[in-house]
Amino acid sequence: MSVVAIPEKSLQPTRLTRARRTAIIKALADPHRFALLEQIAKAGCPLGCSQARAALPISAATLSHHIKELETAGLINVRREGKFHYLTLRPGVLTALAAGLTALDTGPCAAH
Amino acid sequence: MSVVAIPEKSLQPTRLTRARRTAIIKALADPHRFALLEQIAKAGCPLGCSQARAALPISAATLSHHIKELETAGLINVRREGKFHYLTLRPGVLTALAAGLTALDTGPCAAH
DNA sequence: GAATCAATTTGATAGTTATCGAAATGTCGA
DNA sequence: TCGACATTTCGATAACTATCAAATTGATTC
Repeated sequence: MSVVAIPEKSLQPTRLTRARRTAIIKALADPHRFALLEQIAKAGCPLGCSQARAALPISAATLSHHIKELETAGLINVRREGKFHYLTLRPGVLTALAAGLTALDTGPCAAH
Repeated sequence: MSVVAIPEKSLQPTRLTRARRTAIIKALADPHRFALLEQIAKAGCPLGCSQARAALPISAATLSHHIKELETAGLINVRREGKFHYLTLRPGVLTALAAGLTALDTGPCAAH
């Protein structure tokens, strides 16, 4: 991918920069990655990698890759606890994105 | 790309299928495509291709490609009027997607 | 320390796609 | 009909990325 780092920042759903928004949408654009995100969300929360592994039809290497993508995009946090890693959603990110999308969709456009 | 057709359907923000959601997110994931969508939204509405052309640093061929992607994903309508084509947002689509994203982000997850 | 298990990194590969120039199609006015 | 203009299609190319097997790193237990 690319992207420098995750601005480990304030939790208020502020505004997303263009670059960050693009990174997030790209991260969401892969079906396996989206499914993983759904699993994390559904899990109450901290989801172990092994559980993630069981939920997706991909190899450990590929899962690791996707986790990194989601983390880099700032969509999840990864708590590394010894041998195990736990995944959680970063709250507010999806909501911020959603707000931006909805804003585009509000306007006096009579389709067609 | 892929995708069969645009279910020219009811305008209520119903539910998106997985496949459709993926198609939409993929369409949004390209910066030029997103910028085009923003232009359309900002334009009051029907945006001529030439205006789009002027707003983006890409060739006509590439613009045509992106328009088709957005249309195939069901994000825009294209009204073809003789020599000119006019682009409008399909209302409700972005909102439906946003609703799905927000739903993921609501839950008892104390990040970290 | 050795064995074991979890996760990551390292190649390598196959599939996808954004991009353009050039050619084609389609529309309109002279 | 011809030329000018808008848009699309074609063909080719470069960049990106999802994927895996194999090797590696790191932590835990014996």
